[in-house]
This record gives sequence, structure tokens and C-alpha cells, in this order.
Amino acid sequence: MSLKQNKVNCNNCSLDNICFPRGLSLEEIKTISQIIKPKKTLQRGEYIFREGDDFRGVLAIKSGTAKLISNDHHGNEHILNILLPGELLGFDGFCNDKYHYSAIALDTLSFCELPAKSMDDIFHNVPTLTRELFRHSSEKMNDDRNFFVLSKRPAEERLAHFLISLSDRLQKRGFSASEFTLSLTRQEMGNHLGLALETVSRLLKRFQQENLINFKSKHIEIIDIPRLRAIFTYTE
Amino acid sequence: MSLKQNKVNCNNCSLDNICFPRGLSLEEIKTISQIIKPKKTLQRGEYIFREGDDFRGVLAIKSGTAKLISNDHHGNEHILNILLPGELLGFDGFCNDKYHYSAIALDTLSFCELPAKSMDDIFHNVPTLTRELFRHSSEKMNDDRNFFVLSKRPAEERLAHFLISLSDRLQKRGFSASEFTLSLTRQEMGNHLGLALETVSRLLKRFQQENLINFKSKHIEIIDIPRLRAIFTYTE
DNA sequence: CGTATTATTGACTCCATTCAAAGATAGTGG
DNA sequence: CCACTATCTTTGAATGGAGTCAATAATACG
Repeated sequence: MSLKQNKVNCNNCSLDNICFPRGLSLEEIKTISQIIKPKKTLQRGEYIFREGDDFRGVLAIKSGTAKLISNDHHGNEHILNILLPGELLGFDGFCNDKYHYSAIALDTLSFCELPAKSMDDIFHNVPTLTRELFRHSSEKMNDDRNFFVLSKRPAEERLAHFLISLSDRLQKRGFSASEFTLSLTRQEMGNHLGLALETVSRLLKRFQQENLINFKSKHIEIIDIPRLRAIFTYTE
Repeated sequence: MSLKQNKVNCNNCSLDNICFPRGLSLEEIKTISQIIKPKKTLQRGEYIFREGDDFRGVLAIKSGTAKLISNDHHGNEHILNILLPGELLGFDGFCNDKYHYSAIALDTLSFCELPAKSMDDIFHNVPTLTRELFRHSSEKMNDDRNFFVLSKRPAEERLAHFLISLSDRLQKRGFSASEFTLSLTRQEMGNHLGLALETVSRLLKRFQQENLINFKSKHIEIIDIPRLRAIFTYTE
């Protein structure tokens, strides 16, 4: 009983300039292509990993989206972040050799894996990737900090920032910056932003009335990106 | 004109089991002692680095405390964290080769430096330290996540958590868990916790009335650690 | 097609903020 | 060493932004 594994070729990947291979030479990309485990596919609702699972490695979303969830002492779920294609997750696993939050597919999703057991090998032999991993990890910290600082601002700024942040990140990945479908309920958006679901609903309606966005159910079109961005960028 | 630099000896350092040398062999500690820049001393109010400064390296607080500050689009300061002896800072600098927040001494403070220019050397030659740096960085991310999740809870839970978190971290570093002087104004505490300074003042008073703490100006004594911890741990 | 989940909308409530004023503390110079 | 000033803290009263509750509407799903 042997399973055939497809070989990874990071060099062919459309995400090569934002994912693991970022900044590496062709030679180095060949090396890591042999280390990285080929992509696996999950359906909506399936777990990439669960809080408390053993650290398997740093993962990269190849396609689809995911939500990161942490549970607090009161049994409430907290959506820490939404991940898009090309984004990495699992850096928290280096501490205690286990994951500290859960990652769940929001769509059909595929991901690649830089295995934990290859990590020492990488540290020894591919210092450029090591540096790049620190850079990725550092970027994540900066994004989180930014989100945290904004989480102290009023509801409308938080929602505006969330939408613009998605738009920016989608554009960087070659998707439309102005139109997307977000597989999140109002409840989940509210949870992520620290708002009641009713508040999210009311604000989306207001943004639509002000001709900033158009939405139908989970499909969102941003009509006026600059004005939506201005909501959390400038004080009026 | 030559400045004499004292040599670092991480092996002699009282913080060796929580700082850079954590988990390293005696041999490795010797190696990094030659790489790490000896400690510098700052007075209260002086900057360790400023937001936007070039990345000099990852730093370790040797003695004293510091606050990390970020500015938002509205010109408001946000205190991201309070750092205690043995804690590392600067991991955010790997991204864009600059620091993304400021670090300011709250007391007379000294710190050591793992220089940015030695980083590639370390990645090549001291993989154990590389791994340990990831572990440190990962721990920081987990602490921040924990703080973030709690920042959505009511004011009293946030303040209780802040006090217990300081107590825990101080104890781990060999200081008293129940008594300390915190060089922060009510304004700064409130800023860090996302609360108005008046709210901090009122809550501290309530905690004192409930015999959870005793305080006089900036000196705080925690009388009942378990009950204070229970405030943010259990729902009643 | 019927049922369950999700979304909208309105009315009411509350926690924490803001405003304001007095009191305490620390730092400075005569 | 004390007076003076600036800063910080406490306390009370009023306000408001977002949450909760509740009922209806829309959408998704088996």
C-alpha cells in the first residue's frame, strides 16, 4: 500500500513571489521544492490544524481562504485572522512544539507544508530561507500590531479597515481589489472585529447608503476605495 | 580614539535561562558571547530605538523596564507592551529592515544586542540559536494573541489580567510576584489596556476595596493572586 | 417545499467615556 | 527647606456608542 506523492515545484507556482520562495535564487527554490510537502486539499469547515495539535511545520495557503480561531477561558471563539492564498501560518508552533490556535478552511482550500522535521536541516543548509522565514514572521507581527491598534478605534473604522485590508491583500495576489465573496457570516465578521453581528449589519447598510460599497449577501463590491480607506486613515 | 568595549559573558548572566542563551550548550554560549554586543545603559525616557529607525538587531533587556509605543493615523500613541528584564524585542525589524514601533526606557535600563549584521553568520553557524530565536519570536506572538483576545473582554478583566501577567513574569525572573513598582501613569495603563485613565483609577480603587490589591501611588501589592486571576479566568 | 440558519431592523439598556472640578504628588528654584 | 508650579490622580455627574433583546425577513439547505 503505497501512496504516490506529487513533487512540489515552487518555481512553477503563481505565488512564488509572495510565498516560501520569495527572494530565493533558482537553485535555492529547487532545494526547497524537495523539502516542501506537496499540497493537500480540504473542504469548507475542515481543519488545517487544531489548537493543541503537534507542530507539523509552517504552512502556506496555496488556494482558498481560512480562518484562524482561538478559544478563551469563557468558551468563546475569537477569529484572529482571515488568510488568503500565499499567506503563511503556523509560526506560533515553534513555541512548545504545538499550534496555539485552530485553522479552518472557509472554502475548498489547498496548502503546502514546510515540515517541522526539516526545520533544522533548513537552518543548517538554507540560511536564505531562514532569513526569509524571519521576514515572513516579522511581517505577520506587524500586520497583527496594526490590526490591534485599530481594534481600539470606533466600529466604522474597524469595518472599513477590514474591507480595505482584504482588498489590498487580494490585489497583491492578482485578484480583484474591488469585488470579492467573503465566506463569513455577520456573526463571524463581528467576532473578528470585536463587534456585535447587528452592528456589522447596520454598518454595511450605512456604507452602502453612502455609496462606499455594494453588497448582496456575502458578495461585496467596494465602490469607492479611497473614501473607504479615508475612514480609518484620517480624522475628520 | 578607541573605545574599550567590555566583553559580554552570557554564561555569567543571571538571565541566562530566559534570554538569548536559553537552551544552548556551554560551547554555544561562548560563541554567542563573542557575537552579542555588551550592554548599554539608558535613563528613564530615553529611546532604545524609534519607529522607523534602521534595524540594528534583536535586543534583550538586561535590567529595568521599557514600554513599546506605536503611533496610529490619528496621532495617538498606543502602548503595545511593557517589557521586563530578560525579554527580547526587535523581531519586527526583519521586515523592511527597520523597527516599526518605538521602545522607551521606563527606568534606568540596560540592554544587550544581537546585531543585525551578525544575523547571517548566526543563521550559518549557530542553528541552535536560530531555532531558539524562532521560539522566542513565537512566544511573543502567543503572548500578543493572548493579550488581543483579552482586549475584547470587560475593563475589570483586562486590568486584572495586566496585573497578574506582570506578577507572573516578574516571578519567573526572580522578583517578587506580589509587590512591585510600576513606572506607568494611569493614563499609560489605560492607553495600554484600551481604557480611559479614569476607568483605571476607579477599578484600582475597587480592587483595593475588595481586598485584591493594595496600592500607594505607583507601588502595587497584590494581596490575593488567585482571586485576581479568577476575574479573567472564570465566568461567574 | 419546508425547515434551519442567517440577516435585518427597531427599541431599550449599560458599560465605559467624557467633561469637570478638586485633591494629591513630584519636581524646581529661591 | 519651603513655596510654587506642573503633572497626575481621584471622584462625581452626564452622555453616548455599541450591545442586548426581540421580532420579522431573507437565504441556504436537505
